[in-house]
Amino acid sequence: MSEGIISTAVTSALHEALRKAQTDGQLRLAVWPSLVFDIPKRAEWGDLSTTVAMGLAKGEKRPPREIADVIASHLQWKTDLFDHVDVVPPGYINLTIKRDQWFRVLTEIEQQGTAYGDSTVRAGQKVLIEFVSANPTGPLHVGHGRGAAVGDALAHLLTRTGADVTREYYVNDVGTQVETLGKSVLMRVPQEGLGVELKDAPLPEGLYQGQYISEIATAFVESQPLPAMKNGEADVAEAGRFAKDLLLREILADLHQFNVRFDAVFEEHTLYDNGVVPDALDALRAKEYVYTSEEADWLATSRWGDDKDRVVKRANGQYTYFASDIAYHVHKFNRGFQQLINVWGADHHGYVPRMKAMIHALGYSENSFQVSLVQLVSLVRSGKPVAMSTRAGEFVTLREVMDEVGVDAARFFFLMRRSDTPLDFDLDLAQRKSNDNPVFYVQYAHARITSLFKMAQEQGMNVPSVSEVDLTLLGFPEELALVKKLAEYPELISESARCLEPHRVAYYLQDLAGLLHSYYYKHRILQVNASALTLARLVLMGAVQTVVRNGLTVLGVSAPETM
RNA sequence: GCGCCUGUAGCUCAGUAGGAUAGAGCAUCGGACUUCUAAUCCGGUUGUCGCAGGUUCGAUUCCUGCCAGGCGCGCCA
Repeated sequence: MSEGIISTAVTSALHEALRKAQTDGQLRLAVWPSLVFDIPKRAEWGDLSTTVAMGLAKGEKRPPREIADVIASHLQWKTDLFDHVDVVPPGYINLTIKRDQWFRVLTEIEQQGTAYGDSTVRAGQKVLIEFVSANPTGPLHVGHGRGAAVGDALAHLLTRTGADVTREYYVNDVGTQVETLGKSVLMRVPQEGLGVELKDAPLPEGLYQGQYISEIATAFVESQPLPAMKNGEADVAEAGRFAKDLLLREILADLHQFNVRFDAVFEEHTLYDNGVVPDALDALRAKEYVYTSEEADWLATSRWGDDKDRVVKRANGQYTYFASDIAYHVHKFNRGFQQLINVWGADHHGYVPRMKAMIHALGYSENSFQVSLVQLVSLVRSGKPVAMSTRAGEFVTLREVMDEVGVDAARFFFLMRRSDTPLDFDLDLAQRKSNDNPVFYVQYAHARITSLFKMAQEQGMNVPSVSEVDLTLLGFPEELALVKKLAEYPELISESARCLEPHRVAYYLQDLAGLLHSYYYKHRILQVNASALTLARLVLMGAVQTVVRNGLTVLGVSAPETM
């Protein structure tokens, strides 16, 4: 786990203290405890707090208070790092860090810049993040948008922890959906003799109803000579392929506008073109994980906790969707990826057990495969829910939301909540230019600092480097609070990445922006007669700006210079 | 019926590899603009952490049961 400069120093001090206590025979430490710190809830409990003593009490067979005293006695003399060390019942060790130690963070940020917050936990690891993967049978809706924002943010997060990340979009272009798409398009072809002349009449049950189908139909006939369309079967396939390609292009264009770029688009049909599906199943059959029963082939997923075994090849000889998934994931591993992350709509959670079982069957460890489930998005306008009905083909598309509220607001709102809980997306709030709009509030912090720098420049001051200023001048509690918040950032990133929870970054940024606005209002930064103080404050502002920008970048939200 | 997720302030939600007196925003009420962006800030008010047991020195966090809501349970994709 990556840690900030302060936590690293404190951890090693604690480690040292424990070792000393052990060599002195004060603690036996049969099992070495994990050295974790919390940021205490109350200021009087210090900057960092640890409960190691309480955890050790059982093994040492001594009261936690005594153990804490022992540890504290070995920490006490590190006066360069600690201002003071307190032991509080029942056995907390509360550490107060020397003020000047905190300010080292500013040097750190200045040196690392856009890399501040990066770590090496996943260095050398090849990670594949598969997300969106919407079937190309219509435009993306807001739910897909949330998946796109989450997947992309996860990709950023893992990149920050050193991973070599590939973003991939999987296209289900085998099976009935593309066929249905083809049929739907043909029904809307505006030519007599081929389509129904009832242009706007509802299509038969099960076909795609949206207006976009008619548009595709028009494009389809224009794309090829009429006489070529003769026999039904071939036309359906042709129309389906045409529509799929067109819709996929539009989907990727929407995502492009949404600032999501995929490194690869993987089409299901290539698995069949290259025989990957039968190969994968044969390999599993060789391990006796695939068997035949009632004329169908099954994967024995129940061996690894699934409710029942799953059909991979139906009695009629057709492969199931699950068979494609098996082959696809074999293919992912064969391409050298060590960690596979799939971002799915939460309605697919029922597939997770069979997928995990499949990973086992393939011989990979369970934690090499993770699924991030993304819950539904409900749009709210003027306090009332916006009606959405997929059945009638009326749903709010990602494009509509993007056009209405902008890419930044959309992305931030999608990432504002834990992704596995439903999201109420307030369209009014997202457009508001005031402090109750979180994305605005955070971006404004960034723009405000830029504006400040501009003003400083007009007064003949450039933002100095840390080495040129006297940081001891930053004596206000608000200044220390900002620095402490900045120090949290590296751990925030590594923890968000470990838990696959980008929303933590959104919360952090709101906190940081709050501290900034509050400070800005309370203390004038550009002092007239105290240029040394002003310079020190400019350094602090520069650091805040760097971290705000880094955090927004993780979320895929821009950091504007002016607003 | 079985499985997964959720239940925290009036509303929207954080917080859980067990830790101290449970937090934020919104709403509401009351304040602050000769000012580097008031596009902002400051202050007041708000809780049986769904309910009931259990494990523990300590539970919002872990376990069990119940209640409520959402989703999922095909040789569909």
